[in-house]
Order: sequence, then C-alpha cells, then structure tokens
Amino acid sequence: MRRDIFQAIADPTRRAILGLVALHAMTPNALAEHFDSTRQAVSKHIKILVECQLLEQQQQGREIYYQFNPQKMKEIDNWLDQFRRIWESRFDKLDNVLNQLKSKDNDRHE
Amino acid sequence: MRRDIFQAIADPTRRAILGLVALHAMTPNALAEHFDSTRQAVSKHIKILVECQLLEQQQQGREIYYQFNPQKMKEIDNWLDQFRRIWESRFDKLDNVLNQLKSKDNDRHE
DNA sequence: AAATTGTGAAACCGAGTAGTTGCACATATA
DNA sequence: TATATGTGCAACTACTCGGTTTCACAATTT
Repeated sequence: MRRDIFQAIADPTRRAILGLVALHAMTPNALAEHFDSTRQAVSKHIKILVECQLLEQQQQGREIYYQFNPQKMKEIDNWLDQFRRIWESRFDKLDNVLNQLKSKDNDRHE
Repeated sequence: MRRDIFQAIADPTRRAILGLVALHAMTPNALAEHFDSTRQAVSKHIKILVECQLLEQQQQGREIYYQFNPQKMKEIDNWLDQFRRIWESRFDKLDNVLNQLKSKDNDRHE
C-alpha cells in the first residue's frame, strides 16, 4: 500500500478536505457535510491523509478534530524547487520580451 | 479517464521522468535506459505526461524529443499558495519561540 | 439503564492503473 | 531494396482505488 503525499493529493476530494481543514480543524461529520459521498468514504480519505501525516488527530470527548499539518505539505513545495528555477527563468525571459515590446511601443508613441 | 497534473505526479516513475527531462529534452529510448521497466511502460508514462501538458513533443527525424513544460508545473505551485501562508506563519511562530529561548539562555549566561 | 451520536473497520464491487508482450509503421542505413 | 532502429498502439493481467453497505464500539444524553 503506497502512502505518500503525492498519491494523497492526487484525489480531488482529498485536496478539498485539505483546503477545508487548513482553514480550521474539523470533525469527520462536519467534513462529510461538504461532500456528496457517504461519511465512510470521507472517513477513508481522512485515514489516508492521517497515514501520510498531512492531517493530525485531536480527540475531544467523543469527537475527533482533524487539523492540517503544513510542514508535511511543504515537502511538495520542496520537490517543486528543482522546477521553480526553470519556470522563473522563463518568466524572466518573457518579462524581457514584454519590456522590449513596451519600450518599442513607447518609442513609437512619444 | 482522469488526467490532471496531480494524478500525473502521483507516480514516482513519472516524477523521475520529469526530473530528467527538466534538465534537457530527451527521447523515449534515452529515458527508458534510466528505469528497470520496459520501454513501452516508460512510453505510457510519457503519454500521460503529454496528455496533461507537462511534457511537449518535438519531432526530429525519426526521433522524438520530449521537453518539460514549466508553466504547467507551476499550477501545482499555485495550488500550494493557499497553504504556503499557513506554514510560513507557523515558521514565524517557531522562530519567535526559538528567539525567546535564545534570549533567556543569553540572560542566564550573561 | 436505554437510546442516541460520533466514529472507525471490514467486506465487497466496479473502474482505473501500471506493467507486460506482441505488433505496426515510418525513418534511417547498408 | 532489404535491414535495422525509434516509436506508438492494442490486448491482456495483477493490483490498486474510491465508493457503498453493514457492523462494532465508545461517549454522551435521556
């Protein structure tokens, strides 16, 4: 059973859960109200998110609040670093092109 | 058939392909040499990456060079924005705690 | 104590996935 | 022209995945 963050965020429902929990900790029932599928289906998604540590449990009486663990999500960000360099340089190139067009445009109109 | 970037990067082989192609454009055969599975398996991964526009084809004689499309990868980065705010603020809090501990430590020793 | 509520776990199912082998076909090379 | 090479596509298979239904169980509420 593969259980890494990349596989975890591959599912749109799980991404939606993360988006909700990131705002404030929530119980499974509260989360399930936001989706069309059953509470059990949502609960299974939560289980997966807990297993890969994107969510953390916090028992409170008989309710369980799940909260978002940003540190784990940052691992995605770290992985993106190797590509960020590339798209930033391309944006720079695009910026240069745009700036050149702009200055030509200015030349023409002034 | 779901074909979005999140599902595309969920597979470790595809992530490895992206890492290689990000360095420079490569042919399927050249890529396949880096993996244990067959060329056809790698080719299927490439197809998926092309379908979700993370890779772009570039025919050259009978060879096909695949190159990385950073713009598409940036969509992951954009999605992360909603969480980035959170982990950055928590890091700030951690920094504050560390700074306080540090100043207490300094107090004790000076 | 009995009923209700919040939750997780197990069993099952249809669809999707990653891999394989085998084939087709176009482009280069002899 | 015959052969080798680079590539994509189709068929098949074992496995995974997301969903449902059903159950178990502990913590509240009546």
